Amino acid sequence: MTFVSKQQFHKNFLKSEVFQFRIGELATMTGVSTRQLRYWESKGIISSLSRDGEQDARVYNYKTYVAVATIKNFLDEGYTLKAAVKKKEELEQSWKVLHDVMSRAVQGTAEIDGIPAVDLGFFDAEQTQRLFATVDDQNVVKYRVQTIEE
DNA sequence: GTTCTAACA
DNA sequence: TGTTAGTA
Repeated sequence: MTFVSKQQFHKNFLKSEVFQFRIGELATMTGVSTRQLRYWESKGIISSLSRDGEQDARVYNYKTYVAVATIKNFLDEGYTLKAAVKKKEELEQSWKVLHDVMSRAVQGTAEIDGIPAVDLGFFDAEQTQRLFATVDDQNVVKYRVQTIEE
């Protein structure tokens, strides 16, 4: 079995067929008509996976599904399409820091004294001290430092 | 049955 | 934007 990082695994999983939809499916899932989806694509608001021929059916990925669902929610709140798209972009921006830190800081999971923990990696320049986080039965986050011997 | 583009009683 | 036509 070849080694695949967790990050790569999740990337591959989201790219897999499990999370790919055709236009009819996406329309049912989001409540946005197929006509709208094609129109939005022509306007560059969303994108579908590359098609060999122009007559081939569109295929959408998970990211596009989230984008469509988000825009749809803002439309339902009364925003115009243009405003809804802007809202979606602002929302993405506000999540960016959280996404960046979580995806880069979390190294994986580990087990400390039999308790599941999140490995937050080294936090000193010498790379001798590693930080772990756990959640106790009171739902309180506990941190623990583990010194790594050379 | 689904999706494609193009067009509009 | 909805809907319909004629295809693939």
